[in-house]
Amino acid sequence: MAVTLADVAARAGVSSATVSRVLNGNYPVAGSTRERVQRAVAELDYVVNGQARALAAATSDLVGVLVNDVADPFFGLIASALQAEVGVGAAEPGGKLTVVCNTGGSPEAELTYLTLLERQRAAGVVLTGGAVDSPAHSEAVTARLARLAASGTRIVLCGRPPLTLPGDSGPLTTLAFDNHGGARRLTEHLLSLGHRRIGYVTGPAERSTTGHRLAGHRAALEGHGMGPGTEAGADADQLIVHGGYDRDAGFDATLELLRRDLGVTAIVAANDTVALGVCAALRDRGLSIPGDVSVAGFDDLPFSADASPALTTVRIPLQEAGARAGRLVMGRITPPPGGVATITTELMVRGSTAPPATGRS
Amino acid sequence: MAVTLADVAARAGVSSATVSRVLNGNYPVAGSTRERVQRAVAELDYVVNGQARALAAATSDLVGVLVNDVADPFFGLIASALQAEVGVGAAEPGGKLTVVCNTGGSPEAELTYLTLLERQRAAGVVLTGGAVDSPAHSEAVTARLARLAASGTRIVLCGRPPLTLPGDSGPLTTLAFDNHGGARRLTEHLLSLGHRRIGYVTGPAERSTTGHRLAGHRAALEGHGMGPGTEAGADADQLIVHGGYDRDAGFDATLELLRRDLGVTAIVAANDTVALGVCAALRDRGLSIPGDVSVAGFDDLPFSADASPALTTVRIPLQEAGARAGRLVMGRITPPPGGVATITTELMVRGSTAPPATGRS
DNA sequence: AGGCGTACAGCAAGCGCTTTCTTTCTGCTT
DNA sequence: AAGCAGAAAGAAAGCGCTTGCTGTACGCCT
Repeated sequence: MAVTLADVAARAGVSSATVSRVLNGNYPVAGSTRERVQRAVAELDYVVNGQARALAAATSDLVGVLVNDVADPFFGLIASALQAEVGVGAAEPGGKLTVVCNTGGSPEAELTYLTLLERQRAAGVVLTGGAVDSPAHSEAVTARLARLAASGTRIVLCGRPPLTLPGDSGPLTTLAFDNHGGARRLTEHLLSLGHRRIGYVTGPAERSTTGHRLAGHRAALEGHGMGPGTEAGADADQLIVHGGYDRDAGFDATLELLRRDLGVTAIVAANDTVALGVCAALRDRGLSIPGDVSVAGFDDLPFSADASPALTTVRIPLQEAGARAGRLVMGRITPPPGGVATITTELMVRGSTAPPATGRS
Repeated sequence: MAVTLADVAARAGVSSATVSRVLNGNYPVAGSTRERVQRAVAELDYVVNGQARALAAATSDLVGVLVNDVADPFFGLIASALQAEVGVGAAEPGGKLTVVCNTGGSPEAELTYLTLLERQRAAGVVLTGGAVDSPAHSEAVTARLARLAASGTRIVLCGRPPLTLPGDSGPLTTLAFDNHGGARRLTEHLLSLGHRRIGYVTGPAERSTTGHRLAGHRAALEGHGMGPGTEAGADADQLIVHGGYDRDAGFDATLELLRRDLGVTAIVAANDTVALGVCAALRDRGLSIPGDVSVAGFDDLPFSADASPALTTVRIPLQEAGARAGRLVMGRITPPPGGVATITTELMVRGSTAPPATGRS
């Protein structure tokens, strides 16, 4: 049915081995022969069978990238930049297809996709987004990754905590986001504006990023003598509401926070999407931003700068990270010393944060 | 290196044919044998080699989806819903991997990816987003699709104009978005509010959706006696600024529109992302929304409802469309009669549109 | 002029699986 | 008791490609 190498060979009057060599260009072929073969290829519209090639050459044209949610620009930005690197001139030798695997944050889906990618003998796998903080799951993932790595699949963690494979030398190649530092600077910014009652809406409890950002927030508070042990931090836990990484979680959590009536003058959201929900809830309750309550997010997604008011947030250079992950997984650049590189974050102060109306300092 | 069928067979004391049959479950195997094989599979952590299987069985575990920009939630939503269908219990037989191909709107990239997918003998291909309106490109795409279709690849167009393959029976399976009707109703809404000077920021000139939406807009104007031939529509073309599908295009186009000083009381944006830029530009010039100028978008992306003011827009049920495209490409549902189904759009009136301050009616 | 290195091109052996065809056995029928 | 259907398992032929090895010319050396 489809045109095969043999068809091309017959047409060009050579053996299929020669055609293969012309196509792959890694073996001397006489100019005239090469030309004849190329003409035959063009005339027959020959397209190589990727699976047969992969089987014979023990290679793969697939790179997998695991994301929690493709519809979320956070992952979209990473994936898009990554693909631009991985698929560079995808027609050229070396250009790979990107398999985007939407785990929906589910550990089972994550494992399933890793198996599927192993089945396809993927050339590389990039894991993005915070890991699920569960020893059992972490162990299962590690086991899968170890097998993948053993079979030559390149593995890159992007925005995940470093991971060390058993019996391996050093941790996996990792691009770690500085969630802790970013969150700390963000809360310090609010403190320096004069806020003392700062609400915090967390991400999903089980994700590692949630913990890291919250820890940064707490570190800032402690730096100002507002740690859990102090008088000022007596009801610190009350100021924290657990949520998730979507807009509705932010909305609900904010209503809950307001219900607690703690006199918050600022709310830090786990990320920009959550901040969207926080703002919606505040407006729903007739509160102005930043007049009544300041709001801050995390990630600096594209829509955040254009929000009204523009959202104060912490910028993660997602596109750079994605591009770098792409280059790493393709082996085009060497991993950072020690395997782990930290992607720095930057505080973006915008209109959604201002000094509190009534200085409680 | 990797565990093969033969290894499993040896361990279970059967032939590799039997192991294959146990794995695929499409042939009678005695219970005891089956059990023995399954134990061997588990003990050896056997994972089938997808390429070998694909080669032998002439099948594929890949479904490609072409998008203009993964980072754009418009495509993200489609892709995510699609993948949920396609990969259902991806471990189960029939579950496919989704290859997301980011064309960046480039016709060349589109063709390249189609070739790559053909090379991988993809089981299905979904093309999303407006097509590039160019006879040459359209012809090239059609040729590629014809070959894919001939080799058994299922093809689905989602949000693209229908396409008929040469010498084929009827058009390709298509989910067409009602861009025209949506745009018409949107502009009618503005007209009914009393707006008469309505600016329009288009999408990229070469995309089919751009034309369809603009045509809907014009149809509404004509319905109100404001067609290009009429007095009221004398400078209709001046009110239209050509842009693109990103935020910056909306920003720049709006500045251009304001520079023309046509007294616009409302601006329709090609989509919600563009509307973001439109709003930013208006604010930049000290204009309030909707006090000074009403703004409307298209698509109803998640952030639009939470914008301030909430954006009036036209909702496209992207997730439904994506899910349906997924089911179609998997052959789980039968194509609509005639091959083409229209996805209806819905006007979402929100806070960003209001009657003009000074009725010019 | 004989021999040898070199540059091409072909042969053929797989890569790891699926699947057709065949064989082997068991259990029935007549 | 002979024969046969049917179930279960094996043998082996590919799927379309890559690649190590083996030819076969040619041009060059001494």
